[in-house]
Amino acid sequence: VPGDGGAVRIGEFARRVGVSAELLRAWERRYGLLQPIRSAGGFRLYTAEDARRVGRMRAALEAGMSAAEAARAACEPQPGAENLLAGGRDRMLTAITAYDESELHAVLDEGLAAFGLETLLRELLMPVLQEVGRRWAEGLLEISHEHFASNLIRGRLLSLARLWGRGAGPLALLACPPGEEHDLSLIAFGLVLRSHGWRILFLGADTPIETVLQTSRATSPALTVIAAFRPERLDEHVPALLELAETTPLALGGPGARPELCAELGARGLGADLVSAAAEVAGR
Amino acid sequence: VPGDGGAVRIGEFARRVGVSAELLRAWERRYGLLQPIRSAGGFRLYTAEDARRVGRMRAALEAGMSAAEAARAACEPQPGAENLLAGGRDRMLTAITAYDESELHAVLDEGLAAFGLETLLRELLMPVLQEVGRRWAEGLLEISHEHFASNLIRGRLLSLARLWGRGAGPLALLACPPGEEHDLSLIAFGLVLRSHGWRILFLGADTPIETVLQTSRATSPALTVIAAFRPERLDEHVPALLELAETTPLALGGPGARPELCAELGARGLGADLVSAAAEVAGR
Amino acid sequence: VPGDGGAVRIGEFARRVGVSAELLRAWERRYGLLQPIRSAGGFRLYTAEDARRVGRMRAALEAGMSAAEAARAACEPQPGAENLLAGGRDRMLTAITAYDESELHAVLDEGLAAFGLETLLRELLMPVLQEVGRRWAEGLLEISHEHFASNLIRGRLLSLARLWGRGAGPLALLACPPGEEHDLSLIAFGLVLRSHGWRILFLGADTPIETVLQTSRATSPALTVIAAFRPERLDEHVPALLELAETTPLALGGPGARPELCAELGARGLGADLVSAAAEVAGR
DNA sequence: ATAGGTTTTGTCAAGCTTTTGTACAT
DNA sequence: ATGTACAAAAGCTTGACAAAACCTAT
Repeated sequence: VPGDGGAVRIGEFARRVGVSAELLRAWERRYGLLQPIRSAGGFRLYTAEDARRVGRMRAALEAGMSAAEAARAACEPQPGAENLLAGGRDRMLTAITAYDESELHAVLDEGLAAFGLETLLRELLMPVLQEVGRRWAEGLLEISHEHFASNLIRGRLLSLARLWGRGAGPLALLACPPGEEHDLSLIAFGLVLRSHGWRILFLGADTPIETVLQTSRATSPALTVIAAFRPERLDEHVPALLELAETTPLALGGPGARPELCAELGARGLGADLVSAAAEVAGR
Repeated sequence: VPGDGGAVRIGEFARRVGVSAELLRAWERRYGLLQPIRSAGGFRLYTAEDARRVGRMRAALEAGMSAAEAARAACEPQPGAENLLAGGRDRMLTAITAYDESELHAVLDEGLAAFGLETLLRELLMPVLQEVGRRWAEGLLEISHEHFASNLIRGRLLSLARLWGRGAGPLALLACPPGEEHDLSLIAFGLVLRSHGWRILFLGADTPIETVLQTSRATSPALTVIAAFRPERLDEHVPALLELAETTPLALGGPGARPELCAELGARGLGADLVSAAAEVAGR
Repeated sequence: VPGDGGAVRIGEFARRVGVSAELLRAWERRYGLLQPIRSAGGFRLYTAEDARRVGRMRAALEAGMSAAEAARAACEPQPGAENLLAGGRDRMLTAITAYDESELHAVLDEGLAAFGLETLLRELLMPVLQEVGRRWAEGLLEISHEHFASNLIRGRLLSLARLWGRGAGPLALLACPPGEEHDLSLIAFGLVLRSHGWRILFLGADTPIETVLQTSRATSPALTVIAAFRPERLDEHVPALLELAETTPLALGGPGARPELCAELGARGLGADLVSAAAEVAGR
């Protein structure tokens, strides 16, 4: 259930945030942690922002602070003025864990404003997505968390990608091979390239190599990029990729792009960090 | 699929939506959830829209909200993307009048996501800034409102302008003449040009023509743009502008760029609407 | 979880630094190694800086020094990242000279991550801006360099200023007097105040005193700050400033705020270094 | 290091009120 | 259909309590 604007009473709220109603009332009385509005009859009504504050309180307690200090810290507007990037990563992970849409949007907004696109992608988004994957592998997060984060972030990135095919710069053709659904880092790659003035034609996830080949013939891109997380996704298609490499300047990226395969195809290897790779590609 | 325009009585309606007739009546009495029209004999007649509203009510209850809160949530108008632009302009003006930062940011965020940069600039931002100026001239707003709005919007636009000098596209050199402090539409011009792949070198408000000349000589831009609101700001500098026009392709824009002056200088006239002008410039 | 600004009690602190609570108390009593603030009830509250000091103490002990000597050594201010700062300043100046947007952003990004906002402002940004002004006065830089740097930095600072009017802290009203266009240090002042929980209403450059007066009456700020570089900008408006000083707690800052004028107006003098002044104002 | 007193904080209980689904009488 | 009643569930406030953590002084 996402954090919508609806207000809930203390019982449901306690269940959501995992803190007993009595303790919530005590924190309110003693430290003024929350100041929920009241119903006509006097019942407390809590919002999603209150839930975030309780989350910060619990994190501070976990970190060993006394309740009084934790409450003070949780009430401060920006806990991480010290280290914006690390703070942003923490906030994103917390928001993802809680399916907290508004908070996730807020972190992205602030990060974009404070650091700009490229740093946001490299230092915030990609590390967080990687960490989400890791935690899922360890059973600390559900796959639904990963889906929630992916979809929201994809929406944000795609809204930044609006009109990225426009203009007069060199053209890049981007695609993931069949079976590969992780297109976020490829979108990030495209955005960075775009910020250097390139035009982007994005075919997205799960694209047959044959399709890439045809599109490449039709548009003559300055670079065609295929990105995959798992090597098999590329290894399965060596013949088609060979043909592609003869048609267009080809680059392979993502963790699945083995250097040996790149050498065999005569393709450029972009490595796993596509954001940095994009800056490098554009720099030449 | 049933439930088109046909109206049904409470028994059938209760069965369809899965809520007892008594409870439906209680919700109507206590929270005004539904206002069914009555038959001649006084029977309640429910529509498909009523069924949807009950659905929202049940969903909100399921999400843990109290009945009162759930009813309020269910009655709220759905986010219909009707007159988003007109609504956005109104919201912005209201927010500016109230010095409401959050709301102003929210409108910009939503507008950017919904319409993209160019439409946002042309249809929302520039008209609103113009209207703010008009209301100030009529004494309906203080100059402090204009300052508040300008500073916030300048921050937003400049954050979008990050790294707009990067890449390999044609270079545009932008400046306002001495005494001219309104640089927002010039920033907007630069952003649109950038979205078409151009590189931007922005000198901003109150820049001596001599400085533009030197910078122009040093960087050889594909276009140099001088924007002013008042004709005097340009008319005062005809000799320097003539020299500039010999050095670089020159364009004059903003309400202060008289066609006669453009003709005299052999400069391109961009008109008052710099956002549209930018799209046109880039289109060639 | 990194050690953020939160304060912890002696038990948790002892566990973190690996020194028993009794020994910590003894070091405090005997050598004044730490001077933790106390809770209302008298409990010691330790910070991350205290932890670093204990670390130095242990290292000194390990190196064979006596406890008294080790404590003295641990209390001395350690040679910090002074070189990083100087290097950052050089990089910024070089980037400005070359109109190198990317590099300028990169320095700011790294500085923000490494030093936090306040140090970045005080030790990097303000000195660099001052140096740019100096070099321009000496003819070593064009005014276009100053415009380029100002616009880029203004964008960065305003993007950090997002939502600085929100919250529950005291309100500060900030403005530059008529004719004064240098608003960057005033923005910096606002950012530091904001990081201490204040709310900011920013009117910016070139604001009529009359406007400040009206806004001040409408919003009742806890402090109104007028900043100017040149004394004339303030001296011209003594009558209006006198009226303002009767309406609101007033402070004058920037190189143009002569102590005599502050005394005459009964206003607080903030000095030329507005970043330090903000920390001081917030400290009360 | 121990002893004896203090502060902090999570939890619980008693007595009363509000909310809300359902039932009943007209 | 309407209006009233009712009872279970959930909430509110005040107050108290005890374990854990902490303080000073010896």
